[in-house]
Amino acid sequence: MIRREQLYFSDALEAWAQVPDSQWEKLLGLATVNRLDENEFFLMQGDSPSQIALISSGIFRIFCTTEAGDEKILAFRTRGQFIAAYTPFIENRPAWYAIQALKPAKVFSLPLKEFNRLSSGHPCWERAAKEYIIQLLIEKENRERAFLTEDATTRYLNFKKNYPDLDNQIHNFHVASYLGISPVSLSRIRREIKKSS
Amino acid sequence: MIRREQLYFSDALEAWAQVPDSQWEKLLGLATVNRLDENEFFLMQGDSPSQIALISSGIFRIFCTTEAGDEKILAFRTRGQFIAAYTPFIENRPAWYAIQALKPAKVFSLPLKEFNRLSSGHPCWERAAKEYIIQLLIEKENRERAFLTEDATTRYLNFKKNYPDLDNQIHNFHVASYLGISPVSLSRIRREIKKSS
DNA sequence: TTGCTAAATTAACTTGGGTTAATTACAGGG
DNA sequence: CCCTGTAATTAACCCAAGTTAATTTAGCAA
Repeated sequence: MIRREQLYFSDALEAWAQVPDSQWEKLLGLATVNRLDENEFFLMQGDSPSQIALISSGIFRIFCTTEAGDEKILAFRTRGQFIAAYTPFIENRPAWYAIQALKPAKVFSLPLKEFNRLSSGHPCWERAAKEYIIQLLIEKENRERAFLTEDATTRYLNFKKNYPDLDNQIHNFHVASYLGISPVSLSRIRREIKKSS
Repeated sequence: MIRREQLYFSDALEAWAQVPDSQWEKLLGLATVNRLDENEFFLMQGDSPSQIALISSGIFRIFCTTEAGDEKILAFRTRGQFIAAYTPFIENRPAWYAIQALKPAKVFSLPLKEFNRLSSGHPCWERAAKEYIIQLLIEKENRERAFLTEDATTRYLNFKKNYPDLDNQIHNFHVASYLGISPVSLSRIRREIKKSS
């Protein structure tokens, strides 16, 4: 049985704190603990998404694959964040991206059907679920702005500033993929930065 | 006074159709009709967003400006769609993008404060408001995927396919900006397409 | 019809970032 | 401590797209 206290490890979950005990009980009864090995997939491209999970430990990447077979990372997810193919679930489509653990991970999983029903159940969940979607939207808007208005060097510097811990824990070629450039190009950028400092 | 029937001009508003008359009355009392000239701004970059509007006619562009002063179009909006700086409003920040009419327009405006209160008022609004946010998210996800996995030619062809009417009504340099390329480059792409067909 | 203005096209040149391939650095296993 | 495999770096080359600038096209007003 998952205890409520296990979930309180992130500021990002502030909104969930207002949920009364009775509602938590109901939710946690539906949740399960999952452990994933390094490189194990939480969701494969093409699968029908069924679960949403809260990350307790580990690092995940969300990525899609081009016609040519190259993998492009859309986002990283870590402790306190959720992983799910939310919009494919809403649109009732197979996921066009995959979610994979880059480090051994522990997550709390819940069926997306239940997550989606939250809003229509007790009103306390409404704010939390809406907050989750808005955060996704803000993340994507930021990324759009970055791609349109910043060069690769600026995007890399901002990535390091915004995710200083991630930068040390994952491969450079994953960072490059996230930034939309090749590993070779990232290496050149890193050299230039080192040179000018 | 705005009549409810005036608003039924888009499939996108399906979700709103389930709202009972009494709630509509309340909402429409807060809404106003606005007319904008060509090139008039609905919202300027740096302003605090206060209004959300449903477009009855006209075409809008949402765009931001780079350090170098270049304008980059994030989205177009037309009949049946909403215009607002929703996430800046939620985060209580000035808008980092502008919204401008490219054609003379008529819109129904509502204070964002009211729009945001909808969810916490009568539950019927919940679904509609959430639907709005999810649509924004899906749009941005699509755009991210397109930028990462498609070349400029593919993005242009998809744009023409998805927005055949828009392509004819707006300048090519606006399309280029939306696609993240220069007008010169778009012109080259158009020539290649013509040649090979 | 003639200008006038702005947009679109085209050509010439430049460049950021991709690709390939060789080299170096590094970490884990025997 | 050395292998071995993988990641990162570096160099050489290439190309898609940017930039600048000249030319053509299109729309509009007088």
